[in-house]
Amino acid sequence: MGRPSEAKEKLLQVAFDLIWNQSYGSVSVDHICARARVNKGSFYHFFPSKSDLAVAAYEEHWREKQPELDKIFSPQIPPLERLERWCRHICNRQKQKAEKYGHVCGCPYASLGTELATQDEKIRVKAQELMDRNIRYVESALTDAKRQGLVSIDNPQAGARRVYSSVLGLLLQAKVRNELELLQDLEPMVMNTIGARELAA
Amino acid sequence: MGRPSEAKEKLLQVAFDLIWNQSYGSVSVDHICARARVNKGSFYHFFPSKSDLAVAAYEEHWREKQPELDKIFSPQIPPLERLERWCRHICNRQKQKAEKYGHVCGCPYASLGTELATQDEKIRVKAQELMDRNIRYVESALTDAKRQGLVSIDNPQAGARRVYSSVLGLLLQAKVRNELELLQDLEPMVMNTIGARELAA
DNA sequence: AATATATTTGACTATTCAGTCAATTTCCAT
DNA sequence: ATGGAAATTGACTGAATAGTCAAATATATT
Repeated sequence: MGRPSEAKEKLLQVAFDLIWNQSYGSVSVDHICARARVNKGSFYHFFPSKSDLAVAAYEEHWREKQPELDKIFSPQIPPLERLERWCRHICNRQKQKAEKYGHVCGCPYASLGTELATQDEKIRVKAQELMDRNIRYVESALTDAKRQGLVSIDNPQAGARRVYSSVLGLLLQAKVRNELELLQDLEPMVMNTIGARELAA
Repeated sequence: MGRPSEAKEKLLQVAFDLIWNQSYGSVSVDHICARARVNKGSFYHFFPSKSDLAVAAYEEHWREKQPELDKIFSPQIPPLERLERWCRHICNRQKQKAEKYGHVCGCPYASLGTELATQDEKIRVKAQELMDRNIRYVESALTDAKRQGLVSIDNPQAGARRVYSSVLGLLLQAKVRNELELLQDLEPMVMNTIGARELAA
């Protein structure tokens, strides 16, 4: 019932893109509205505040991207290969963004989270959730890898957190240095973190 | 000659503190001036822009903290112990900040750098510089550790970057989760990253 | 065709923002 | 003591900010 509209979806998508490429603080509601071709009144019809939009935009982005991750981390695939595919996926995504925008953008969850963790509790919690969901994929791969004796870690949960730390940190450095090349070490670094036994050459 | 003043130093110190605890975008020139008890006119007498102040403030902070790092990474100390002390130093600093402000603040260079890397080139470069200086300490420790056969890495430079990645990533997670306890894994994680042979218990 | 419901419009606050400036004050060096 | 250099003052600008609102409009359902 009522009047149909794509404004909400458009706002979510534009907001995620702008905030990822720039920052929460430097993207205004007016910018988002202009880019989405939506009036400000409509913005506040759909979202109570800029902060609420950001939370919704990041959740929506996850919703859209989750199937890809499910595929990458499919239990059908050998566990170390899942991680390998994950690393490649991250590299591709960063490369694509960097080519489009002229700079390495890093992890969107980490960027938003670290900018606002001490300022906006709702955003902090959402960033935490999203990062936790990512870690869970890694953890399940590590659990399987351990069961198969492919890996020298004893605690998959702690191991997953370490893997995620090193990935986040490398993405952060790649962003700050604006050097995509750093990501060439992504996969070897991850494998080193978990003490992966040497595999096929 | 002329009129003496502590305003500049005060602005640098206040700016660093506020930006670290909050974010660049959420701290205004007016806030900084108010906290430093300095008029806006004086601010712009000393600094051409907010962005220039941030760069100067971070450089000044490094200048003040460098002696501590020199001490921690003194060649007089066994290389792995240097890293151990470094990890402890990071934990202490984070704990202190967290107690004072009620939330984990993470790495100041990483926070500023990731917020503005794609927005402000001068700030990006300064953040990169500061991170590079940190990595150099780690690299020298790893070089010595390798020479003494304490460590299973072959390339100290690449190893240092991996160490730094994992440290940054863990700090980032601690900030986003607002959980100081995550940092308990800091030292073990670092030692795992470099394949440190088991030492004294 | 009528109506209820949802969306759109765009002008409107009131505040905050970074940055400017000319006049004034302070105090070091001579 | 005084002249010159540097710091201070605080009011000012104009643009940008997040958020508001009442009236207009479109449409899916009945």
